[in-house]
Amino acid sequence: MYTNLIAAIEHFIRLDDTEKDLISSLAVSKTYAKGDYFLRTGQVCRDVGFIEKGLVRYYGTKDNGEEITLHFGKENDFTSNYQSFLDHSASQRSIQCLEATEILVISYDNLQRLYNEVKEGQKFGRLVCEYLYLQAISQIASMYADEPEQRYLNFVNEYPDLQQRIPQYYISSYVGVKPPSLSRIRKRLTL
Amino acid sequence: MYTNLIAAIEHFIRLDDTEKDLISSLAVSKTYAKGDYFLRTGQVCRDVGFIEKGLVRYYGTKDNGEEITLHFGKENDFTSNYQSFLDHSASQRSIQCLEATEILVISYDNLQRLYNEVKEGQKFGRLVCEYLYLQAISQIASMYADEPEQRYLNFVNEYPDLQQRIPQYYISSYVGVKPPSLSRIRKRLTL
DNA sequence: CCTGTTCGTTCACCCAGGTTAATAAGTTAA
DNA sequence: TTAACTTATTAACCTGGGTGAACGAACAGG
Repeated sequence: MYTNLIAAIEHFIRLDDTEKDLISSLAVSKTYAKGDYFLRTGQVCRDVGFIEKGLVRYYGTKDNGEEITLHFGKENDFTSNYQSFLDHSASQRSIQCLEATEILVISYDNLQRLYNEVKEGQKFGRLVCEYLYLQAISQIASMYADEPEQRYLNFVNEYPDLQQRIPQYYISSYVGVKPPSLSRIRKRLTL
Repeated sequence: MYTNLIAAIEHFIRLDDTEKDLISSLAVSKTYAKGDYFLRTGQVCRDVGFIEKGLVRYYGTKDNGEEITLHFGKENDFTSNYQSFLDHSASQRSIQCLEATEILVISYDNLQRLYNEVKEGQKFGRLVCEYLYLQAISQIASMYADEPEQRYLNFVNEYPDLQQRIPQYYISSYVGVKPPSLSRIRKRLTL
């Protein structure tokens, strides 16, 4: 029984015991080493992952080869490329493990079973989408309104422990600046 | 019969004639003068609008009073503050008409009727949310990856006619720069 | 213990956008 | 027509991030 996964879903909808058993049967636990990929650019994203332990980064690559970290996923987060997952298109994003990571993998077909066989399954799908959308909207507002310094503070606030766990240049990419600039920002903040 | 609205919904789901009649009965046409507000900061967004004619801008206001245009809505676009609409929270965004505008207004309760009384109504709700989400994701990627110059070109490409219809400073705000900077960008591009 | 690698910081220089203000063109109102 | 207002452009100066390179600390492997 994957209790953390169940709890995460119950954050959106109610589940009875039968449904909890069903959901546990739909997920498969997989282990990834540091540096392994949950999803690579060009692949079709055929699963949604629930991170039991560890850390991933979700990133895209610019034409010039520069990698842009758009998101981090940590314990009890879901991770996937929703676009590729929905329409079976080739993913333009990669999801890489930054630590030894354990992920509960739910295939597209099994997620459809969850949607259809759990009473509030369809509602779960809608609520997750709404949640992702509102999160995206908030990220857009931050890109428009916040200076890099504020965006760094937002990051520290949103991911308090990640600062210790990942290289600085992933943070600078997420904040939207280059490493030397993040250094300057951090220096300004400590003075 | 609001045929443009029907056509827009049929972009997502199939409708039979009874459902088309129902939907037309759920919408109310309202007329707005240039400068009028469809939604003001602080209000709860209780409607979703379908723009039959005219143009709106969707914007937020920074702490320092600066307005940031996050989106434009034109003919055959839906407009709303989804967050405020969903959870009945006070809107942090405003939606203002930039021209004389006709909007088909659908109330929250009537949208629930559409969801529940149209066969694929729930699916429509989910598909619209997915559409909005993917659109938001693409805007985020552009903020990270594109220089202002490219973002201006994206704007021109996305809204070919709007350049003539709205003041430059709304465009510069949408692009994420100040008016003098957009002037410089435009000058660079014509040379 | 040494060596190579990785990673964060720092320096010097450059450049694009911000800021402020002046100007000019276009628009509206009287 | 004139006056007042709005809007886009331009200029001068400032600032913060980008770039390329050097340095040093931490760490891993031999």
